[in-house]
Parts: sequence; C-alpha cells; structure tokens
Amino acid sequence: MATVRTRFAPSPTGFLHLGGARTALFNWAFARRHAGVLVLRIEDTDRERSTPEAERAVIEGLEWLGIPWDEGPVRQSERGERYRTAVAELLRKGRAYRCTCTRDELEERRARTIAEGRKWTYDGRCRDAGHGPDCGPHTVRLRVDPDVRLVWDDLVFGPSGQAGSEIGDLIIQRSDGHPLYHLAGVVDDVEMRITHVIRGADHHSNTPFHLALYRALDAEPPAFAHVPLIVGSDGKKLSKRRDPVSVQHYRDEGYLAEALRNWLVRIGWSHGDQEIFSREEIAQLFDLAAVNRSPARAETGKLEWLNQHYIKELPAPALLAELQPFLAAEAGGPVEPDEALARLVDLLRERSKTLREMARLARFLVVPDEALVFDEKAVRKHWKREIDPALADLHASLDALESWNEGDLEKTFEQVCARHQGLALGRLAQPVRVAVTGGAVSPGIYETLAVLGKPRTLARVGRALERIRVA
RNA sequence: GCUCCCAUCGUCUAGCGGUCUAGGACGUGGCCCUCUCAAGGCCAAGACACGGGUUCGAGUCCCGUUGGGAGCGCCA
Repeated sequence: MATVRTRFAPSPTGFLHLGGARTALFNWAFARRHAGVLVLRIEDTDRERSTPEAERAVIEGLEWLGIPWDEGPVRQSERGERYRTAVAELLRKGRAYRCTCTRDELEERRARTIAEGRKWTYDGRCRDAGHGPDCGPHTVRLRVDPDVRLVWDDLVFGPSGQAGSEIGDLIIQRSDGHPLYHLAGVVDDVEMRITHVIRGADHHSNTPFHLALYRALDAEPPAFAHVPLIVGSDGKKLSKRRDPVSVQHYRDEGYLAEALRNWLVRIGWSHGDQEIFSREEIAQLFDLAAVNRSPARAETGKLEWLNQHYIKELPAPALLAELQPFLAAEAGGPVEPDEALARLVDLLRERSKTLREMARLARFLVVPDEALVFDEKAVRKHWKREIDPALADLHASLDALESWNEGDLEKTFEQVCARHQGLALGRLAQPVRVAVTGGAVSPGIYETLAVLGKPRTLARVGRALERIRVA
C-alpha cells in the first residue's frame, strides 16, 4: 500500500481560521495515524490578498497549535508554469476549449436561466466553436461529458456524486492566463501524489468538477473526506464580523494550544466518551470513519473547561512562561519570575479559566503598593468603621510576628478574632483581602499574605487602616 | 430559484433494529466543603424536529414535511 499523503492548503488570509485549523489538525492526525506525510501548500493565486505577512500568520498559527507538516510550504504563485502547461495539454487533446463569452454575456444568460427557475450551467456556446489561439480574449473551459457519472465514495459522507450535466463546462483558466483554484489544486494534488484529500464540506459539491479534472488529466483521483463545517453560535456560517474566527484570537485571550487543539478535534469527531486527548492520542486515535456529517456550532464553554484543565496540569516553569506576556500586560512591563510568583501561580491554577484571567488575579503581587487598583464595591462592603480595632490589632500582631508562614499567620488571625468578641474569621479576612489585593477574590488569605511578604502586607494593611479612619 | 448535504439534551456528542424507562462531557440548578472566589464531592433538571411507512420490534431503515448548511464566480 502506498504511503498516505495528505495536504493542508490554506489561502493566506492574514490569520489561521478556526475551520482551517481543524482541517489541518485532521489532516495531520490522519497522516500520523497512517505513518504518512502532510504537505503544506499555500494557495496564493489570488494576488491581492496574498502577502508574505498573511502567509506568515497562517504558518505561525499552525506552529503555535502544534501541527507540524512534513513537506512545503509549496506556493502556488511559484508554479504558474505547470498550470499553464497542464491547460495547454488539455487544449491539445481537445479536453478543453477556448471560450470567448464575456463576463457580461455570461452574467446576462445566467440571470435569465435562474429567473426561469433552472440551475445555471454553462450553455456550451463556445464548446464546438473551435476557437484557436488567436481568437482574442478568452477563457479556457473543461469539456465535461454530460453523461459521465462523477461519483466517489466519500470517507465521511459515503457515496456521493453528480452527473456531468449538473456541472457543465467550467472555466479552468482566466482570460488573464491565470489558472482557477480548482485546476491548480487538482494539478498540485496529482503532482504531489496526494492520496487523501481531507477538506471542508464546502468543497463537497465542487468534488464532481475535480473528478472531471482528474479524468481529463488521466490521473487517478485520491480518496476524499469532507468534514462538516464549523458554524457560529447562531447556527450560521462563521462570520469574521460576528464570531472570533482566528486561532490568534484565542491565543491572545489566554487559551493554551493544547486546549484549543483538544477542543477543535472534538468538534465533529469523537472517540467513545473520551473528552481529553493529548497530542499523541489524537495522532493515534483519529479516525475519519468516526467523523460526523452535520455542521457543528463553535460554543466556547467546553473550551474554557479544557483550558482550565490544561492550566491545572501544566508544569510550573512552562505555565510561568506561558503567563509571561499576560503578566507583562498587567504590570506594564516585564516581570521577573521569583519563588513568590511561582507559588501564587500554583494557587491560581484552580481559579483561572484563561491565562489572561490568571494574570489579572496575580496582578496584586507584581505591582507596587501604590498601583493597586481597588474594587470600590468591595471597599464599601468590607472597610467598615467597626473593623478598625480588630484590624489595628492584626496589624500590630503581624508586625510583631518574626516568622512569616501560613501556619503562624493562621494562628495570628485566630488570636485576633478571639480578642474581639469572637469575631468571625471572614469579617477580618475580607477587609484584609481587599487591603492587600484590592478585591474580594483571591486564594486563601494566609497563602496570599505568605506570598506577598511581611513588609508589603503591613504597608497595605496600614494604608487601609488610614482610609478607614478618615472615612 | 435549482442541485447536493445534514437533523439525539442549551452546546459537543455516544447510539451502527431488540441490551434505550436514550449514555458521557460542558453548561445550568441544588446540597456539601468554606475566610472570598474557585477547585473538589454528591444530587437534579434537560434530547431522539414532525408526519407517514417497512418490521414481531425504529433514535437506528425508507419516503415526505419542516428547519439548517453548502454549491450554483474569469474567488479560494
């Protein structure tokens, strides 16, 4: 059996699209599973949109997601000669012909046909006109036998196909001499010896045309697998306007690549009841036969859960590294990781769905006392006049403490509470929490103070005391 | 409009004629834990779109309706 060869063929749009990322992931997983090869091909025949930066963005997305390819990137923009040769060959064999119908004429005839309630296919006006090379501006059309059955057994959708008459003679080369996507794609797939074309279901109805192309090129078609589209939360096609569609967006929001990859692989595919898939498991278990046929909504609920799962599992050094840019954004500059930060990050794992959220919760530690931002609602609720004596007592007791650890801090809090008519711990802990973190949410109060250290704790509690007294 | 495709809890899905009073996960609600928020534990609510067939028997097969998606470009 020949080596499995798959390909991912994005057009460089300036970002890696969610749907594209999943298609790439499936191609990668299928190739790995079958000890095959993944080829990356950049479909940049559309000159306007295709820039080196746009290509770079797509590649960065793939790298970040952990989807490596084995060959390429191959750029279609550098292969124009091959497409022209292929078209010339088709022309020579009479399998394609020159068409001099203009856009306007075509548009007019198409509109009329649709108005009559019929499906438009090229009416074949130039089919037997025998236009030569000197016929003036012209496109080239593939001659499709109306009676051929263009059928295949889709690895996801099962038996599929249409008759040649349903697709008509489609254009394969523009009047400016450039190939159309379909021609370029098939020529490349043939030359790259692609064995399995795994792509979005939006190409399902283009496949008969591609089959006709393989025939005309005397090439054996590959196996096709069309994966259902990812739709927005409104059930409609993902829209750049309404939905976050780029992989980069999720990265910037603080999602881990593992989480996004795991989320994507489970959209439209499943393996029993398993929810968590490592990269290795994906490569080992992915199976096209288990891919669904219906479009799926991209709801981020499970992504958040997955992200927290992976945040909890990530070893501290790696997590600190991932967190770095988010921390820098909170602190307004680079943050030197130290023991206290490492300890805090461990405490924050269980309360952070994203790295962004984690950085926000860690802000109190990486920012100077005067840069603390106070949640006014929490201040009003917890910094009441009545707490002054107990808080002052705590401040003095903490000041007198010579060892600064969670156990002694706990003892100190308990003693202070006992001295003030059995004050509930929460009544003392909350004002302190607000004083040292600025808000009402943080890890346990002893852990928090232990991490902050004695001088900064005393300073912050002292400031709180001042403010309570002037209020 | 025409062609093709799809249809199980809010969402992702398991189910490949009887084992389904339909399973799991996320989310939601409740309880426990508790110095806040989480995390964790326990419990609960929640779906076979509808209508016809086929069959001893249908979530599972067929047809139709409805709903959704894709394609119908000298875009990719």
